[in-house]
Amino acid sequence: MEGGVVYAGVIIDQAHPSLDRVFHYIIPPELRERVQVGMRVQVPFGTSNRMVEGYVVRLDTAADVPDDKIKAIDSVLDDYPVLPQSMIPLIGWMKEEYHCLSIEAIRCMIPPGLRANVKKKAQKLVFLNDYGDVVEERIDHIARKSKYMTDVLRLLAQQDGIPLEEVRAVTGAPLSSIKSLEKRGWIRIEQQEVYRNPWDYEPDTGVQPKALTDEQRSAIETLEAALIRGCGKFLLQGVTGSGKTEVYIQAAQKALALNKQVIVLVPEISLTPQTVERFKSHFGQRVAILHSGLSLGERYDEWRRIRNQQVDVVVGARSAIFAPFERLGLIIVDEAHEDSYKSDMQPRYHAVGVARKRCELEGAVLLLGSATPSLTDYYLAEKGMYKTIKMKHRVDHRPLPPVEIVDMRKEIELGNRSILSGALYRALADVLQKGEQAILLLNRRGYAQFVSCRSCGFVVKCHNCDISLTYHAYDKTLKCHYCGASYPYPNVCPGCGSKYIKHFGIGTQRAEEEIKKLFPQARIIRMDMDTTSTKGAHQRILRAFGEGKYDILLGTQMIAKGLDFPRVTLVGVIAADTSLHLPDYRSSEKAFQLITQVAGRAGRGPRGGRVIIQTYQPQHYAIQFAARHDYVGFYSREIEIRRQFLYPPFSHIIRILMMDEKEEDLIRLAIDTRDWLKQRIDGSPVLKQGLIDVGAYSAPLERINNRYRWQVLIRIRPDDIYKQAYHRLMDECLERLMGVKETTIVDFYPLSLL
DNA sequence: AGCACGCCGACT
DNA sequence: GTCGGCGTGCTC
Repeated sequence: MEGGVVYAGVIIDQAHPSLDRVFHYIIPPELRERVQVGMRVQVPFGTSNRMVEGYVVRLDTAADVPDDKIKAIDSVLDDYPVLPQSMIPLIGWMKEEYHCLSIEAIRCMIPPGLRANVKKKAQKLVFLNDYGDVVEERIDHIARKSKYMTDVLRLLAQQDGIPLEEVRAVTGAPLSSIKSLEKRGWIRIEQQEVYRNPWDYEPDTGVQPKALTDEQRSAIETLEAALIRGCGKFLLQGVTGSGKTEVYIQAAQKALALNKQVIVLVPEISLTPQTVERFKSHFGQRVAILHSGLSLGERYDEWRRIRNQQVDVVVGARSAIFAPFERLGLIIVDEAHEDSYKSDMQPRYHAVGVARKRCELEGAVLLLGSATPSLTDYYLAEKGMYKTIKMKHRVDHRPLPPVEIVDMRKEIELGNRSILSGALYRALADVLQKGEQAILLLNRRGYAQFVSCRSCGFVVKCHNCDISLTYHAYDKTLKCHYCGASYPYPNVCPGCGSKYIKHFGIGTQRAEEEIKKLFPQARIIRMDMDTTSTKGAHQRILRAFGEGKYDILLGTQMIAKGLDFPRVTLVGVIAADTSLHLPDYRSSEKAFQLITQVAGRAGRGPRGGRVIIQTYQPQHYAIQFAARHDYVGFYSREIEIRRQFLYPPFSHIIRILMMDEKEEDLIRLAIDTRDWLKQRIDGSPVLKQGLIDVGAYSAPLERINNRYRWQVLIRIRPDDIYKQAYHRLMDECLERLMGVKETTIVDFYPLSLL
């Protein structure tokens, strides 16, 4: 530590707006050598000097408050900084960008296990000190006196070196018995740092380097040059099947060769097992996998391996962006357009935004990969914020599959009331006959089965949420999609008493039944919320399908992502337009992405493939461009619409979502807030200049879990000056709303306005 | 978020 | 005259 530095600036580990600032503490002389920025400390806080945890974010030679107010750090909690130096500036940036508290940003960066006192899984292992007959003698010696001690010895005689907790759990022995054995010198309890290994690393199988396409080679060269320079932001737009994963892996290898570290973000580990698998087999022990299935302890172990710089590659979902690397060289975001990179909890950060900032701060290269980049990212690339790398061809020169659009209105005219059009039926029959495989996508969103009365048109809705209930065939119940409530199937219409009440629409279950009826010989596996609720179900289903145990994979959007099954020659989209109707400015973009992505699952093997899209709006541009695999065409059309109606990226939306059980109160509050905002905006030239419009509306999903939902939407011009000004306004606005019973969520980058 | 201080009602 | 309600305000 520098001479003269005696003050530490500390962020207190208590999430409250009024504590969201740096508190200065004196570093007592005996700690001067130890305290470093990024460390966790224990400090006295408040009038009663109760001990709280805090994080040292700066070291100073002077403090901004009089010395007599300043207390001393009590103790240092770790022997190394839990936050790398390089990530300290990220705290302030997140606070500003996502309007969160500093401590909330810090909590993103450390594993929950650290705070929750899931102390270092410095596991306590119990060992025998002597073996063989001696143990038997001792057991005999105490057998009559102490049942517990005998049991413990017997257990250890069978297997030595068992975790203390396990010994206690198995034998039921109290700690005192075990301690007593230790006192007698018969056993010993050792602290051992055990890394639980959540992924049992298979040895590096030495995957033979594949022959690269010209496009891949040139992409890797570009990236390598950037890695050497230590900066650069790239948008890798590669059609489905162009071999983006290979580029990721090779680029990562280049980074490693430069002694730099790599973060790889994937949308959802369980949905992209194949990508993860490839990283694992390439980087073996040097890779850490972070996924939601890890226990608190396992997560902590992996974090510690990373923090100790024992790994060089981290593959994980959103939160892996905070991996505590010190030599970060490259961040890869796979399927960068996915919404799952946006956190739905406080702080509502976007992992791609954080990635961009980390790269700037730490001299790393950013690589966003997607076949269908988000409109905003592509727009930024056009403006020069990203360098675009295009990969237009599939590996092995396989063509993109031809896409056929089927007009379902005509099918109905022809008297076909089945969920399969004639074309899709014939194609499926063909696939089955040839022994190939098919993927069928049923976009369930907004299309789940609802129950309605044929006499009066009454639709059965959830009592809590005002949302149509979904029929579940397997237990004959009605369930609410949003709050999970379950209702019995009504025999008569609650509205008019008629018994002509029935479920309509198609869920995956009904679709499965119907297809089974049409193709009794087909082996169908379903993948949706119901069949993937258990742990590891995703992988089981995908592996079984990949091994050819099934002919047809039928599922919801979760099957659209990076799957690579060479034997799939047919992809069918049963209802392409269901998401087009959602009252959201991004519904076209989402529909285009979904169709393009799922279409890309076809024809990845030598047998080629085809895609059939069923729709009620065959003329819709999102569907038309998706059918032609024409991203740029779609982009040009959609970006003009955004420009015309001033939607992002031509505006910045701030969403204030309010929820309350009492509707009148809520409406009053929303309108009151809007009026207050209007008044404040009128009084300030900057705010006024930046404003596009502000309004209070009932949210499209009007009620969830018995709480009504209203939102105040502010649209402003997308310049930083205005953004900053409006952030300050939101500070005030939130302060004003404090203490009001209603729940309010402020989102500065809402991806959806539902 | 906690915790103390502080100023009003029903109890020993 | 004291115990205790939770409103207000501060925390290096």
